[in-house]
Amino acid sequence: MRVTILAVLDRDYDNQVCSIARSLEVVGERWSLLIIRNIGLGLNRFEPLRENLGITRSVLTTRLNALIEYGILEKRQYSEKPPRYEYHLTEKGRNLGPALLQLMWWGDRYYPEQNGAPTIAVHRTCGGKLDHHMICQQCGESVEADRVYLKAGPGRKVEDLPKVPA
Amino acid sequence: MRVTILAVLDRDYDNQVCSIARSLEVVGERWSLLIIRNIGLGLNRFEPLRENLGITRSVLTTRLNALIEYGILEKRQYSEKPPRYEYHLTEKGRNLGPALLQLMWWGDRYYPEQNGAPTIAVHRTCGGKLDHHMICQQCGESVEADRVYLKAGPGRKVEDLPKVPA
DNA sequence: TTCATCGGTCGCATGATGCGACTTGCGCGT
DNA sequence: ACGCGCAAGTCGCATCATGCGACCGATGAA
Repeated sequence: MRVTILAVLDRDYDNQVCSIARSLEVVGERWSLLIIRNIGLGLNRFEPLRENLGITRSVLTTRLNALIEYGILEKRQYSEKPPRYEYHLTEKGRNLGPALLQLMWWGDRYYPEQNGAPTIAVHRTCGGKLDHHMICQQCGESVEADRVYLKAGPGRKVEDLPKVPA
Repeated sequence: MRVTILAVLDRDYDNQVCSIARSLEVVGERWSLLIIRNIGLGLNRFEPLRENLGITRSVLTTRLNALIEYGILEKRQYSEKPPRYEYHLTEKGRNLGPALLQLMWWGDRYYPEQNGAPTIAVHRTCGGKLDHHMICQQCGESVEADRVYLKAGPGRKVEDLPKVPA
């Protein structure tokens, strides 16, 4: 998996016979997973993303373009006259949800927040919360990756989330 | 969560109210997750790790020490006279298993290997394979994080794994 | 005695990131 | 018409992490 465009990465993950290596080649860059999570949470525009992450504009631009290149994000124009764009997760991007959730749960366990989990996982079809086994606490279903979405939990301030999840 | 020792990271993940950010602060460095995975697979010594990853010695040293500092790895001396060491996962490290698995499955899905999955997840107590919901295909149990271990699957060559998993 | 191995350290070059200024296109208030 | 401000970038420079490759110290084998 060598990506020629943008001349990014090219980590020697390449010679690794390992799906984790291949995944990290795509989303292992600093900021990538956080960008994906924030976009999943509804922070779909450039300036809010930049502000929330404290990332520089140039790096954010680079990361967004790379993620679009990889098919994880898509760019949508929401305004013609002043050309303005939004970024959204593709299905491939949404399917990173479970990986993000596991990382989150690990963080919650070893580096807990005082106010409770800042982000929670919700079953898209019935709205129930998911446990660590991806089982919906409401309908009991074992939830597929693309039926999960992330939502602000008790540990999060509302102003971080100007928009509802896509 | 600011780590003073080793003067590593200090990413501005700090001001993030987010468990994913806190997790990535600890394991988000380049190489970290791959090192953890390889050690979980039984590559416990310096030289095999270095060779398998194609990482430089200095960076490997830095990463290993950081991961020990974080309580994810522990260093064990297995030889006195020429002082030689092995690295092993702590419980905290083993609990990253589910996150690694989700990343792996995502990679398998979008960047598949021709020979099948190179690493598979096994239920430590009964030896059954796990599916994507962390449910053991053999005993049907919904498996806890620290009851999972990783194993070489069909897509992996044997010589990558000189030792059996801990 | 010399060689090889393991587990490192060190110095230099390169590439990614952070910092902050500048830009372009447009709407808005006066 | 003028200037202000915002969104979404671009650009240049400084710093820091990483890659590359040489070297080292302890030991055991030939």
